[in-house]
Amino acid sequence: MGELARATGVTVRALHHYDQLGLVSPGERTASGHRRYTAADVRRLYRVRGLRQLGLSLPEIAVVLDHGGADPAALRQLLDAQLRQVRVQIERANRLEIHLTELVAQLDAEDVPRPDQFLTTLETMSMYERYFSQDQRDRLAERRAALGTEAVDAARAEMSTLIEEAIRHQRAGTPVDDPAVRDLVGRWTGLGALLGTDGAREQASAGRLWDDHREEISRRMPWPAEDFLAAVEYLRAARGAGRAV
Amino acid sequence: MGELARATGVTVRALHHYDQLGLVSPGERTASGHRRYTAADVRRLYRVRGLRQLGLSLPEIAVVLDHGGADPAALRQLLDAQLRQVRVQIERANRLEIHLTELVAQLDAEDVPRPDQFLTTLETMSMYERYFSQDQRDRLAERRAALGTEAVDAARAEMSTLIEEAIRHQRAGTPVDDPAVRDLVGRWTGLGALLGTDGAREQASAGRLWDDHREEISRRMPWPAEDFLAAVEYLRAARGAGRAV
DNA sequence: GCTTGATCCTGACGTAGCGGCAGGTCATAG
DNA sequence: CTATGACCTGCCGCTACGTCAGGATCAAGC
Repeated sequence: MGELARATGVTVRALHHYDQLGLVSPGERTASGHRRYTAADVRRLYRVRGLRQLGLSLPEIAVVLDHGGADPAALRQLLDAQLRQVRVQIERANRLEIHLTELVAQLDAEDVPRPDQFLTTLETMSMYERYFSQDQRDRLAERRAALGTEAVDAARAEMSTLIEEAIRHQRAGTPVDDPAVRDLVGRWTGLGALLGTDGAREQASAGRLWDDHREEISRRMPWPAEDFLAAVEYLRAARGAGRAV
Repeated sequence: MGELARATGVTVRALHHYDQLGLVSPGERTASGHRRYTAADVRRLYRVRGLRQLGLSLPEIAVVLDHGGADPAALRQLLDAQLRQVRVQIERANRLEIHLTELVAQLDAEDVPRPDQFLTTLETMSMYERYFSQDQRDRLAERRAALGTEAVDAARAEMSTLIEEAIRHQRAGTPVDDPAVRDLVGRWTGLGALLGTDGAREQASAGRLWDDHREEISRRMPWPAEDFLAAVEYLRAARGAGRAV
């Protein structure tokens, strides 16, 4: 038994497991109950090993070995499904790799490592991922990549000044249909168009995100939370007023 | 609570689980025992979500959240380890994808689909993978790819005629130091050199494989098993004799 | 105040593929 | 006859929850 285990690279415990499932059972037993594997059993065991390396589950393997010989189409279908699954897995793993690489780079780029800020970034990203689909996130990332780091940083800076102006106007009580505010809204939507958040679906997602989490988001901004919140509401109202006209 | 669950995309059951592990526990409870999550708890929950998406385990996340804030180096190390693990996973998945693709192609290429032969191929491959390391297999696959399909098929054909000649000589009792047999051995080692199996480690691996499984291998060949076995032993003896001289 | 439907609670079992251990039996060499 | 492997049959453990079961609580309408 240990002999078979060594020859096949399967542990004795796994052999017991396969026996229990009826996947590979010894053809006979000695009087004392010890398992005796026949040559056919050994072949079957090798097949199990081969199919396991394809990532199939033990029940799937059982089906292939017991009925697969008669049904090539089913076998092909199973392999196809497995292949699709592996490709999905590869895609996910690649995305994760990119994500991790970026995070490590960000961590290294910080002059004074602030793990807390890192965690806050993660927090925000995980919120953001709840509201934008994989597709949308892919497109947005592509867009940013196409623009390049400089352009994205510039857009970010523009967004900052824009927010600050909005805060001032909101505090001053400038009416939302004032030309200056109209101009602000124009620059705001322009930034959205640049970054690719101007689609109907992206707007809807961002709207839901804001509706559900306006306080949390505002609290994480480099401005006083209530100022930021009020400014964004002000801009949205102004955009709404602009549309209504 | 269901509210929190909906807002964060975490199930109620997961919240219970996190509470049980002490990963995210509600700051307080109502008199009746219902969980009340504070704003700090919610932030912590978002961080857990973010770290989970990096593929970290719950115990790892607990460490990061409880002590990671004070130790940026440990955090970096953890992310590095995770990144390495993901890369290994990507490599494995890619190899599996190639393997599956080849198998599906092979299945499709058969004029008469013979699932049984397919399983036998798998069997053989799983045996072969036990004796050649990942490194060796990669190098051999690279070598075959560099040679191209035609050259590999030609080598295979040459190997077939070589085996048949060896069978004839062995049956005829030609001595192993006969010039004709010397020539056979020369062509044999030449094929090995072509396919990249001429390294010391590859020879050793192949030797162990043959020693452990000569009967099984022989039985799978398109010649009578005992003829094939005898022919290979004959060639090995001839090679040994040639070396001794 | 009472009912009702939604929400919440605490256990407890199930998952995939074995790993590992405990306590006992069998086989073989000395 | 015994010492030492190799083998046997249970049974618990692992991840990160899903999925009941059975009961308590809550908010709202009557």
